[in-house]
Amino acid sequence: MPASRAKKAAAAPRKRDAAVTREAILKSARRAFAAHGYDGAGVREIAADAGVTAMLVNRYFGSKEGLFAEAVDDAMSGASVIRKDMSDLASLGDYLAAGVLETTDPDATPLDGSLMMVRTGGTTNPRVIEIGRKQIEKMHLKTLTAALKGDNAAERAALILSLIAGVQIMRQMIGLTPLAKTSPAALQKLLAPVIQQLVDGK
Amino acid sequence: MPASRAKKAAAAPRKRDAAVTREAILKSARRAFAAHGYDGAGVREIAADAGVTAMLVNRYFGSKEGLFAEAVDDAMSGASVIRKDMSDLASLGDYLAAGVLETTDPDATPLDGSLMMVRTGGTTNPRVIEIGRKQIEKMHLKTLTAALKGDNAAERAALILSLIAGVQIMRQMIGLTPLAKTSPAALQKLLAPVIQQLVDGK
DNA sequence: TTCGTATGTATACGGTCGTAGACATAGATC
DNA sequence: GATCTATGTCTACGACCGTATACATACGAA
Repeated sequence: MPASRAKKAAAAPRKRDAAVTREAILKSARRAFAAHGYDGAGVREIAADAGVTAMLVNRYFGSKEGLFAEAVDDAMSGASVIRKDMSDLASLGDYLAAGVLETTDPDATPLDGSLMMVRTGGTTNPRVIEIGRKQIEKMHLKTLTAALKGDNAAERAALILSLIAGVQIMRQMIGLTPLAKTSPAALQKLLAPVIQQLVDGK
Repeated sequence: MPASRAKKAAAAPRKRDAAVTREAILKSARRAFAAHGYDGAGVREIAADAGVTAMLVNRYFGSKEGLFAEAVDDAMSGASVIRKDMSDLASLGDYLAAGVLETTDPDATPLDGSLMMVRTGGTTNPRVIEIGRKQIEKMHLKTLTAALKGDNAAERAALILSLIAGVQIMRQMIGLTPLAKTSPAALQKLLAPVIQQLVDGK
């Protein structure tokens, strides 16, 4: 058997199924963008992880920006920081605090949109930031604002999201010691009343 | 007058003063890193803004990472989110809230370290994140923790920094509508009691 | 005045990036 | 079974990145 014959052995040559391939790229993109941000994730890396060539990404999504837009939409609509019955305002602080402190290993979970949300700020490309901002406002901010009672609901909701984003950045991306080393349960006890204060509006 | 004679006209050919040049590069680096993050800022851009060649940056600072380390140190030690008499705990929430909502135009101000702090999370390079994390812990976290009374001072301080970072990201980098469009004074009224709650430790 | 050295520049190398264009082939259609 | 098209790959281009090497020159000491 001549060596030039076997392409690389191993992996089966991939079935030609557009829907399946598209979904694989999207899933790979969600993980990559969440883990490394828009600038940090390369289309070659995303494609390889999905088992395809980089050019297929562009064929399906037009460009890296197009892929990002779909990935963010997919991640945020599939599951949100805000996903329970919002009517129970009394326990919302505790619930959201628990959600923030979930480990959310980006390589394992389907990934709720919050890490993606956070990663949006990492780039400088204005169009990319715009994509992220609009999705955050449409999915998270709108839902949370609608649930809150009292004055300045939108501003309080925005502050809640800011707090969530800040904790995630400091804990998961930067690894700030008191957040990274303390148990989620202990942190939750400290974080929950702070969020609750914003929920109640003083 | 032959055209080949005048290099580019305009700018004087720069005095040869190592200290001045070094400082100019550092200042330019602070602005660039704060505005575009570590990955987003290029050494050519930083050098050009300081009026020198890219290679001078490496001559003075060894590498881009070395420059970043010095820039972060410079920005955070020069002025900090924490800069007033910390003994007045009763007004600390209001004071910090006001500080966060300062416009801090990165192209104009000497730049306190908070935007730099935030931008640190934007990269994926572990050594760069480490540089930022250590500086945050040494400058901001340590000072703030020392000022707080009661249990879990370090964790509460970390949450305060997280909230500050989150608000800055959402407001200045992402431009989340309720934060970007609302007046600083109004936001301060909402934000101050939240921070104060973490200062007081419930 | 001479000359050594600190200061700054010019050029280029190897690498990665996003993506354009030409080519290959599996699988449905007749 | 022949053919057509969607699906996927290969190669390469141009632009940027950080930085190493080689060169030019202003300044201070002799």
